[in-house]
Amino acid sequence: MTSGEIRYAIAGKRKRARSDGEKEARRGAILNAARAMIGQTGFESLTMNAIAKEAGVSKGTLYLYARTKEELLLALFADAMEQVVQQIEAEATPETLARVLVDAPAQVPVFLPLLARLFTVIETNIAPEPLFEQKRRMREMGLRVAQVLAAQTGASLERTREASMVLMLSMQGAAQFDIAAARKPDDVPEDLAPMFAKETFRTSYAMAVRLVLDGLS
Amino acid sequence: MTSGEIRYAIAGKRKRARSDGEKEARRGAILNAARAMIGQTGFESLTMNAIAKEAGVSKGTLYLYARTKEELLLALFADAMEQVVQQIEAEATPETLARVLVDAPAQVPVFLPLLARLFTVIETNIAPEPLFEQKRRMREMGLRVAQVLAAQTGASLERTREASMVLMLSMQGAAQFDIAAARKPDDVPEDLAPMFAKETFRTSYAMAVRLVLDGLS
DNA sequence: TATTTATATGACCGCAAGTCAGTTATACGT
DNA sequence: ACGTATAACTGACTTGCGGTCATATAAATA
Repeated sequence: MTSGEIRYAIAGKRKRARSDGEKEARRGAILNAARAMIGQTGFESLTMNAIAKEAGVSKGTLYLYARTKEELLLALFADAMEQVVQQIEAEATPETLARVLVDAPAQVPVFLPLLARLFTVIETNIAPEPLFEQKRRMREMGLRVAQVLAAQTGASLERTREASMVLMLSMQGAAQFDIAAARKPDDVPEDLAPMFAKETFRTSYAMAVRLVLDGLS
Repeated sequence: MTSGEIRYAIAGKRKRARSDGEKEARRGAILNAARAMIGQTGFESLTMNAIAKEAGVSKGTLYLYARTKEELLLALFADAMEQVVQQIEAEATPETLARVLVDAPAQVPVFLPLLARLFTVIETNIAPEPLFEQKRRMREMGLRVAQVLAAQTGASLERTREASMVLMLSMQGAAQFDIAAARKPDDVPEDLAPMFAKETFRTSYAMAVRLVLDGLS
């Protein structure tokens, strides 16, 4: 999080991204800067000025790579979601299914904070085309998870698609709970301690996963 | 939504609220103004200036009745949640339980939009004491719903408390989906129409309710 | 009626997202 | 190698928000 330091590296000492590859590299550097900052200081303190500083770039440059702050966040979320699904596809077995479904979203950086804000914050300020693109991506991810569920439980794809949707729903809810728990004030009264407990996402989402998987078998 | 018009009414032609009753009346008027605006133009366009105008009061006055914008929204949410739970308590029978659980949150004005933003937006800017108060209220509501579930299904309170929590989780998720669907752009491609369908909350939450109630019987 | 109290006001402040005229690194033609 | 064209990059600026506070004054009190 050192300021002033150039965080991105285009091959050589070049200062401007002209080729597509260079542009992609810079875009990646900006996303990395934003990701790191969410991880360290959280979503609320994330500003475009701060991202620019961290990425070693001016604010205006950010707007060459994303039309709005939210579009930048959406790109971050899309990457994270792809990772989550890939992890589920790669690691699921009939025995580990329940655990993998809970672990994957919990482990991929920034996935939960962004998921929690996807519909109410991020999609608020996205142009129609990227919004549609995002919706299609979400739908496809849902289908891929349904296919994993079908493969590992033996249930019909028709039933696992519904299950996949309930999982998405629960994951959304659990992500919300997790955010609430993470914003822990200094002096929490004893009786409220459980509501600010760590691992809120895991414990609450695991309940939903169990319920859904039971319904499939 | 006419501007300039005085929307609140303290007995007589009095211009300042001095007694506790008058203060409560003014507070109610402010909340009513905010509620009406969310209903008409949505959450995003809600500003303190606009609320003040609608309520026929100056911006500074709003801050005599709520420390922050979010505290005002939280008060609105608390009222709505109380209504939802009361409706469930009042109307639930073994036969209607599933329907009532879905209808109540869907019918109470501003409940879903505020629920969807409760943890990620509203609680962001609330002082510790009102935050704790809110957490206790939520916990109590959860318990009351669990008691209704126990009474109407015959399941043990221990099991219905867990069920109540999964319902809260799912309701959160379904509220998110609902927000997403409500922000419908002008030209939705045909293949995406289902993702912007009306009644998104009802259909998705009903699935979760069925699953949970099945688990209880 | 004079005095006190505290409600109500709105110009003002700080801050964040987003813009754009101007600068200059890089590619390309000669 | 050099000049010219292109477009990546910059940061001062605009806009609009939440929130503050010195001031005005309605209403209770003496």
